[in-house]
Amino acid sequence: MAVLKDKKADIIDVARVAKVSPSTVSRSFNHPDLVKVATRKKIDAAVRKLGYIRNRAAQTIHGIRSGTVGLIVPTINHTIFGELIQSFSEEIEELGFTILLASHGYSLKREYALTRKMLEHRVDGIALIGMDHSEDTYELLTQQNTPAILLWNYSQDAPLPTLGSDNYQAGYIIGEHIANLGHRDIAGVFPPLSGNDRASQRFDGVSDALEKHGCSIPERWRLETPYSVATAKQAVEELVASGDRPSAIICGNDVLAWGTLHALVKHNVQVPNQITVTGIGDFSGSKDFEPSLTTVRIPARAIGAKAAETIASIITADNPETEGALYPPELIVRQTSAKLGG
Amino acid sequence: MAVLKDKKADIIDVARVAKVSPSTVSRSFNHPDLVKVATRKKIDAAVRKLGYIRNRAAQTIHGIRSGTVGLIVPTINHTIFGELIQSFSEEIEELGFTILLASHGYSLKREYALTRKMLEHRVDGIALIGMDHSEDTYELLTQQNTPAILLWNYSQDAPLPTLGSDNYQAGYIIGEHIANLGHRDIAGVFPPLSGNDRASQRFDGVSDALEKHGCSIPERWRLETPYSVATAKQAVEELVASGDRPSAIICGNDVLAWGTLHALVKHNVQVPNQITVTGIGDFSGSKDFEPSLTTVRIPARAIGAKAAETIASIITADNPETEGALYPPELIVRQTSAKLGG
DNA sequence: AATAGTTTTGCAAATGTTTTCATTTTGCCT
DNA sequence: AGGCAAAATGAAAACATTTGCAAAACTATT
Repeated sequence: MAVLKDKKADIIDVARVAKVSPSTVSRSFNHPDLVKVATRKKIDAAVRKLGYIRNRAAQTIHGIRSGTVGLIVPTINHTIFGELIQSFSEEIEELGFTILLASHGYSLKREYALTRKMLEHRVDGIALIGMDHSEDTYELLTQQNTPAILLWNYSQDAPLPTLGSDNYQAGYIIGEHIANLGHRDIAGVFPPLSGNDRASQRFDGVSDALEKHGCSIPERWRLETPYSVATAKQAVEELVASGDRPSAIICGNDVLAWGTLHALVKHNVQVPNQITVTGIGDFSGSKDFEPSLTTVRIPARAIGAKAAETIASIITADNPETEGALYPPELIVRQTSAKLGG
Repeated sequence: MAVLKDKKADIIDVARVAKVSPSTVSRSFNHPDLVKVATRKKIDAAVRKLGYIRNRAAQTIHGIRSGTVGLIVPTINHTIFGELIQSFSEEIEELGFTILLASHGYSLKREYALTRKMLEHRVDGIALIGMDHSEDTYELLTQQNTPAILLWNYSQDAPLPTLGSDNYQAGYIIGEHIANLGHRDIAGVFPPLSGNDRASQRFDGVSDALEKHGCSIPERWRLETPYSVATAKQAVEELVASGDRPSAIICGNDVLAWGTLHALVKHNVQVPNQITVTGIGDFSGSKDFEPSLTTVRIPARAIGAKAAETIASIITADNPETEGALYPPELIVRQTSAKLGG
């Protein structure tokens, strides 16, 4: 019915129909208390009649906030960031913003390009994952002085506020746990370490903890696999088939641990009796795996929610919450780990 | 260094520094072939010097496309839509757009509000999940005649182009498979059906297929659980503990199937010897589950990529690809299903 | 009924671009 | 060197809003 003219209604059309000036219409939206209620009624009627929808682009060029926050992640898929994105999204939505989302597939160069693109869209703030970013990206952010935060990884001396866990410590904790259980023949299943500070810090943590106990992950037992159940499973199957078996397998995250567990089930290796397995992350599902997975909890939901709060605060508050936040990793001992020979 | 003035550089500043008119600067961006290469060099230098970043908001009010596409999903989390979002994002990015993402948590009312919000941002197009949307939402979309598509579910006679699978058929296929294997005592584990057309269509498909073979899922074996491994596991544990056991459990999606499998492992129920289990979706990980999961493949990645292509085409092409696309579900028989008594 | 104060409204300028049209500059040919 | 077409540039209007300021319309007070 209202498809007569292709052009969308603007504030001037509304003004005409409501028989007031455009300024009044604008005010009725932005400072409703400044306009008489009768007038407001007329305006609302006109808005409904015309199907008028406010144009944030036009507002934005007045220096008014765009109401968008950029979220740039390495990958959306695969539970790692799923929970984080979800909770960040829910909370930021609550606070009146909308997410502009993009993924760069672990390419810092693409991350830079995406950041630029977001700035073109005049996002009010930007959240990035991890602390490893190209110099250009940092420069861009500071030069445009766009509110920005770094997620997933906490560090006191990062150039931007960081909200997240301590991945080194997460690794350390699990390494210690394994060593304390008496294991000395230890394999590692990790994603590619380069360009992924989370993973490499975890690995370093594990290594250091093991070293303290006088052992390490030998080269032949360092399995590097992409982030997927399938690849981890295959890698571990090969390991098991080789006959040269460790007594424990430390995985860089829970998904890799799931793959590892499936491989062991398939080859009738008892967990934890014959081999102990651990993950990192405590993804949804790990608790209910059978046997349930020993892992280190990284509270993704809490981080996401707090992150949203923080960036919103930096954007809107006079006295912004510019401090990061540390969510300490927590060892969750479940069924997949046991004393050596236990 | 360049943090002297807080105000961001605009095209006029660039023009001043480059000693040309603003029009030329604009042209240099949008129609570079129309400006002399020497001039362009000057402009580029000025841009770099000032750290100028184009302002899409200002472009957008000229009727120029915003370069954003709205994607509104029920939930981001939990693999279901993860793969879809990922592939949609990758492809739409490739095509020069950025995603505005929001999730409504299965509330059609929130979906409407989010749609409105996206329109305020003047997205060039919108993608929604499923075909069940509030009348208001449909009206809004047509009235603003915003390019829009419906994902995940295919139907010829939907009010908008649909890209997706046939969820009814997916259910039917799996129902038939189970019936053909001779099972008659069948339980179902499904997410809440209301407000979720994908799930209810699957359930209907299953029911119809079973009915054709003269059986059905009795009321007491209809387990309704939220979308999570934990809840599915618990529901199935209770079922198993009751002693009144079916010979097959049909799950509404793979995640619920994973939960089901864990429950059965825990209680030493042999799969598929004692109980057959099936999922729907073929999520990443199902193939490598041990035992590997019989399921129905819904090609999420393909749907996401094609969806991006389609919406981009509707937005930009003179002769847009306004047809939907059906990705037929495909039965994937793996290890968790077997002949009754086999 | 006049005044002062307050509330409500409108005018016009401003925001950062793009684009049409007109003008200037350049290059080429004789 | 002069003329002409083509190429490059600039001026100004347009886009959809917001907002400071001033005018107009009420209210309350005497």
